[in-house]
Amino acid sequence: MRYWLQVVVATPAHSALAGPLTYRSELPLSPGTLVRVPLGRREVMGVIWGALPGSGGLPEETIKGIASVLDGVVPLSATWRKLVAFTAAYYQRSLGEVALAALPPQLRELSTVQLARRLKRPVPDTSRLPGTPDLIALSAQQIAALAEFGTDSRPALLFGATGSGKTEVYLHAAARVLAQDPAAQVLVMVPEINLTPQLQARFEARFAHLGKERVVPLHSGLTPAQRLKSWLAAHSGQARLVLGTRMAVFASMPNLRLLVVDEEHDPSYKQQEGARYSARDLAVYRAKLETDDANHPHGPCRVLLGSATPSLESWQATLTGRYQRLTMSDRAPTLVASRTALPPEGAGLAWGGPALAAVAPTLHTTAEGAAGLPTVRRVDMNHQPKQCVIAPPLLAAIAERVARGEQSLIFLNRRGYAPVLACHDCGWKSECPHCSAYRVFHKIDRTLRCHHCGFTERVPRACPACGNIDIAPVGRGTERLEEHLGELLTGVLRPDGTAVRVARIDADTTRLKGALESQLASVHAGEVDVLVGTQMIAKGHDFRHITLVAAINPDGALFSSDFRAPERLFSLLMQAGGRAGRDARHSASSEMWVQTFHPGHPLFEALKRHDYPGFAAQQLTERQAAGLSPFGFSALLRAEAKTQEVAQGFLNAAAEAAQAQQLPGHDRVTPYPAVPMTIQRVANIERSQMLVEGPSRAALQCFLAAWQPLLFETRRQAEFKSLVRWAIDVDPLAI
DNA sequence: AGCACGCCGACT
DNA sequence: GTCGGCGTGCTC
Repeated sequence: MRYWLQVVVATPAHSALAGPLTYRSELPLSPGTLVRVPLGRREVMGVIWGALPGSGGLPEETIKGIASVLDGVVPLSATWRKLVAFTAAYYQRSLGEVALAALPPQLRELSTVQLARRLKRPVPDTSRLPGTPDLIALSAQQIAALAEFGTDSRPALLFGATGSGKTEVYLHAAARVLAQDPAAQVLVMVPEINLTPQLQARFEARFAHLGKERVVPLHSGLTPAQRLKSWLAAHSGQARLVLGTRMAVFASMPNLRLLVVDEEHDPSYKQQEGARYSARDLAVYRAKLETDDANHPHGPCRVLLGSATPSLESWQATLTGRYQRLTMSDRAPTLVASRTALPPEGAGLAWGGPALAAVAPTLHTTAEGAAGLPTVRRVDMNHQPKQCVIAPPLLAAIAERVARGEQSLIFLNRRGYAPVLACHDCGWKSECPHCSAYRVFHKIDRTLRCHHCGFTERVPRACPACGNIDIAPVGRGTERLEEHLGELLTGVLRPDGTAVRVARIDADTTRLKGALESQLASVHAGEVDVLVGTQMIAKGHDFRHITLVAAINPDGALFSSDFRAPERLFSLLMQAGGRAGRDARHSASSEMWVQTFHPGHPLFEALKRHDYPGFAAQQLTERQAAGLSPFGFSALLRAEAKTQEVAQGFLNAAAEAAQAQQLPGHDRVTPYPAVPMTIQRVANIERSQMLVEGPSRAALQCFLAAWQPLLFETRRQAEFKSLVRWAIDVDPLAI
């Protein structure tokens, strides 16, 4: 018997092979089956998508047969396929590209024999063991949030202040789901890889009674073998909990009942290459799919988003009632045991260890003042000495902390020594020859480095343009700030009489593997008094002895052309402030300092009150007036070419073609003229973009879907031969 | 995207 | 004389 099967393979959307390809088979394979098929001169992995009654119009003899079937791996579910199909359609990519990228790469390379061997390894079934009783004392707000969550079926947004104990709510929500159904699975996502180990330790400890094999990590930092192992565990249902980054939203989980998206506002959830999906948005969609498919006898699949500063999209959804809102405004009881049981202050190094397992059931709680949030102090830079980097009152406050043996955290979102090197004589500046950006001066190795293309050169002795020796750094980066602070604090002594220690953490100091962990450990160990860094230290790290956090120069985001800049700044400052005063002993005296030329700006007013709702209301008003997200919908069409003319010409030609052909939705969707991107040239490639706005997702989707074939067509025109590439970014984060 | 085929410069 | 540059073209 002959069967004609549609197989999805990893072909990009161009190349006229965007859809499934037809193959012949002797067996009627069901959709979702993983197969290997010949494609050109190679053999690739594919996923059966459906069956055809005939050869689909192609001459039968040109159709090749399926090479092999990866039996042993049960077919991917209809829900998984729907999620992939939706993603491909919504983000304007090919089915195959999304489907194959969602599978572990190892799966492609593994032979059937190897695969069979992997699958044979049994996992002891401990799922029926009695669960450990919950001995964790919850705050009243945590109890209330969990109770409310249990009574609803909408997507939920847990709006919880820093330190209010959101993770504990996730743990309990997961425990409830897992206890209700012995097959149920839970997916928990975090924004960054380096946050998964500590979360994994906590979940493994709490769910130790399920067996260690049942909590698995899934992110790109795993080795290919580990990733395959985790994926198979999730796919087979053996893993009850999957903890991962954005890619985990595509994990095959046959009994998925709860999705948790921690720090849901975090930009890391948006994939920035290939299919530019939002894992947070897909999580919400996936929960709906899983629920609708109703294969679960035990009710719907829920999604729980959590943040102290939610994305305005999610916040607005709670205002309209589309999402349920759960609020926790107070700092929760401190889990004393979980902290004291960690190896001495070395939390950064202890991740993944079983240390927590032993103590988890015996946690005690202690009261911490509800007024645990730091006092916000705004420094009006208009009334400070000219050119000063650290205002005198801030410097005094830092010195005071050093003398008291407390730590300070200083933020500056600019790494390197100085953002520009300039000649005072002829006006030469350290431009990158390959990009439209300045190369940053790094004093440590005396180099000029382009942060966009990586081009690096030794700092010239004299001005390359006029030969003058008088070339000097302009502006300040973390490296210079570290140096500057060291000078300013000379003579300031710690309580034990030793000299102050200033350290820095940024992408430059943490380039080597394990460097971040060891540097964090030295901060935890109290070896540092003043820590200078970029926003990378604001995320997730629990610095207990820090009582002062300062943002040196946050004004840039206030008047940025990027409409999401204020949202990001507010979130960063709230998160940074949350680093301060986590220790009960210090919370009363902890402070968040903001140096600004606009102390009366509503953003800082709201920050001072720790008033996210107020900030959000003001931002939403502005966005509504401007028709921006979440009130309007947008996509960016980007093009790259050797010349700006070609890049822009392509975009404008495609827009004109859309207008000329009266594409569906063209009357409601507005393409704006193509403009150069903010960094116009990177590595000698000119970049341009076109904003496309629509009043609804549906209108925009309908237009983009119809536009795609036109874009391929435009691309084929001779005048755009030199176009390097183009891509669509739906729901872009930055415009 | 891969991986071919295909036509022009500096090397064992 | 070959090795190899990346320009065009095809893959059920």
